[in-house]
Amino acid sequence: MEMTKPVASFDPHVIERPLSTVDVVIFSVIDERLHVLLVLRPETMDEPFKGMRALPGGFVDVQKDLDLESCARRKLQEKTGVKSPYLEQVGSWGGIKRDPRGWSATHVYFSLIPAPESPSDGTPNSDVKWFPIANQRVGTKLAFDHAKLLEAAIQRLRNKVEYTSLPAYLLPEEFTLTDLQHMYEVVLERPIEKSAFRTRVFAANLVEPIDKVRAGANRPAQLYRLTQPKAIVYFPRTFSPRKI
Amino acid sequence: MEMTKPVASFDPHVIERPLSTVDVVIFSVIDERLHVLLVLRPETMDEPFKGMRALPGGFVDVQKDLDLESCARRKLQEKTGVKSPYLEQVGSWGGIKRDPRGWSATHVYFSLIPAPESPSDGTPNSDVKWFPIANQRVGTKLAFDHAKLLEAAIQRLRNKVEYTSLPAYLLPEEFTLTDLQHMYEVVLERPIEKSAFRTRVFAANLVEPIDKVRAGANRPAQLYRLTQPKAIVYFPRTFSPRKI
DNA sequence: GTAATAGTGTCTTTTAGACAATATTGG
DNA sequence: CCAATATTGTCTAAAAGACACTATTAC
Repeated sequence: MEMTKPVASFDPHVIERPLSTVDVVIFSVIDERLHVLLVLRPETMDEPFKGMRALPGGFVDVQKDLDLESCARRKLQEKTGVKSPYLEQVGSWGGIKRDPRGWSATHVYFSLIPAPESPSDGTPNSDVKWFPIANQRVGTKLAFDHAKLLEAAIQRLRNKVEYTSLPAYLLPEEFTLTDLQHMYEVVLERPIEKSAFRTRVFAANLVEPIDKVRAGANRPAQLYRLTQPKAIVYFPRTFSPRKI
Repeated sequence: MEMTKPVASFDPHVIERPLSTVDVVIFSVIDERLHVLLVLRPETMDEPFKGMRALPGGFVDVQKDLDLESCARRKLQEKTGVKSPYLEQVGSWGGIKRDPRGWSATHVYFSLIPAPESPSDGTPNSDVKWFPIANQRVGTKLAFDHAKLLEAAIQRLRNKVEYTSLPAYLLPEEFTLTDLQHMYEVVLERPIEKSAFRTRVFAANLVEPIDKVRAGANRPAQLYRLTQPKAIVYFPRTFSPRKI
């Protein structure tokens, strides 16, 4: 009865188990635009959505993965090499119709990472590739219900950026206030008032100045780092009270 | 190989599937206190955590449940009889250690319902029972990792109550503004200033007066209902900017 | 009348929005 | 000096906090 898999041997009413997957929406800001990392579905015969673009992800491996988050971290590391990015769960989606192979549930995470060194990671048709996001969507058709999952992740990101310090995770450790403001503007797709932005950032004690400046053909900019790199900061108001 | 369950027959690499469950955190405000509905784990031999209290939930039924949310609604209806409550996903938790029967993932929802007619639903030792919440916890030990799940749901509720109209779903369709304010105060465990509260509620066009008042040994109170019962309203600020 | 709760008004404080003014570098 | 960007300041407006005041009913 159980050879390699004692799957259903514990429960008396041997119930059928849904498929369990994890998908990761990896965001980065490249060239003034929000981008998401997509992979190619394998061309193998028995794989659904052959050759289409999809979110990085796959089945939970009950041998390798201690829990869902480490499963997400594993997939993220495999695709980007980034060691400790910002990672947050968006939610889970499950149902009979989302995967032709049967009832499946996916656990969706989103991650923010600084812009990668090589803009498009080498060859344009490689396995993983950055795609720009234009009004809540990406320019390619996605496998499964991944368009819906992506949209939910974008929504979550936009909402949360209004009142948190999340965009700081889109930057390297050291950044100027203008850099930071720029991340907010790119994600929110709207300009933010400089003076109010700075007041707010300082009031929240979000950043602390370091002993460096960034030079240019102008007045050098003070460099900052996060006061508490691990803790995400919540602002008491959104950036645009009037519009909500 | 597959008798009643063609579980692993689709995937070529016959991977072991985690258990998939749904748990629902059902909140209501009873006697000025936030309560959560808990059930008794069955006393059957092969069930873990026999006779302990737990969140209502159980395995996803791939025959009955079209998707995760309808699975949650089914479990909610079974325990409360409430037809269309407020229901929102909190997140999912999965790992090797949370269920003695093996790698499992649970999808957690939380729900808000008006106070039930009978305060404790009949006999005090019945299958389902309301438990008061005192500082982020309930007074009983819970099965599995349900204490953690409950805490996350409470946290989510409290956070969201700061800037949304969620507490309206803890009331019947018709309510006074004092009723509504009271729901906020109970969930947040802190008094709210009456004048500011009213200004805010009206500014958001959250409620509309109906042609009824509630009489008492005092000036009668205007009754209201939600302007858009389906849509949850986001306030531009939290209730207590200074404290965050 | 009194008790009790409903509802309004007034003043202060905080912080965003708008926008101007000043600061500091490279060339 | 000028161009370019960094940084600060000033004024206004919106909305919450605090608290007092008025309103309307049952008794």
